[in-house]
Amino acid sequence: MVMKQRELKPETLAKAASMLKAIAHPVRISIIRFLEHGKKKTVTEIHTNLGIEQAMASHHLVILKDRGVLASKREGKNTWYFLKHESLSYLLKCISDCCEEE
Amino acid sequence: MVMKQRELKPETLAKAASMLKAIAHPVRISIIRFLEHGKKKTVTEIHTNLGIEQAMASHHLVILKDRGVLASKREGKNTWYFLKHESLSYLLKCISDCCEEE
DNA sequence: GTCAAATATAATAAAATCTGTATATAACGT
DNA sequence: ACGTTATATACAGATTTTATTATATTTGAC
Repeated sequence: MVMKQRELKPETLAKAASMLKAIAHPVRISIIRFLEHGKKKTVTEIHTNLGIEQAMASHHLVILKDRGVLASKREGKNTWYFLKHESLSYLLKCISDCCEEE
Repeated sequence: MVMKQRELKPETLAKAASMLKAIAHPVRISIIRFLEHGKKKTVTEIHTNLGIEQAMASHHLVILKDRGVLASKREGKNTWYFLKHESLSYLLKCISDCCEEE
């Protein structure tokens, strides 16, 4: 018995594309890697560590949050950002493996 | 002993981003899913099955091939396209899981 | 060579993204 | 209220994507 692949609904497809598009940027990949393994970081920690402007960091973080990649929690003056799905680590590993093998 | 995360070289980062960007499109995700499990399909099969114009299909296929997602092989009048890395199936599964759980 | 089928390319305009700079808002301590 | 720190937003020009349509190329059959 052959299993027919389950079709993705157009909305799921669009959501997946939009999420992938959010991830598909060098700086944002770096941000995600910086947050792997459940780490929570502030905007300042992120922009300092990755060597990008504060406004840039904030901007990219908003994109990642809007598309459902990150979540955040405000605490006083700080906003802590973290991965919403730890499985994204796996996704990045998969892509970098694909890249390296050529 | 804590393992420090290996940094990605800027070029690898750029390559990964560009590959992800290629994947991050509803039609192109559909194409990749259509080619999962080692299937090889012609442009006609792809554009017919997915219900898109021939030129569109060809266009998207070129993008996916240029960025290293697909490979192709010409045989007579037909060009057969197929996944270059079967592990991309896993990547798509990961993303759609992330999408559905909200 | 001519025709038809299969695929690829070109040209265009509209839409979305990116980067950098400037500015605004929020929260805290005094 | 004022100053400072942390974060978020707005704006604008440059670049990149996207969808559409039309056209070109390649290959095989005759």
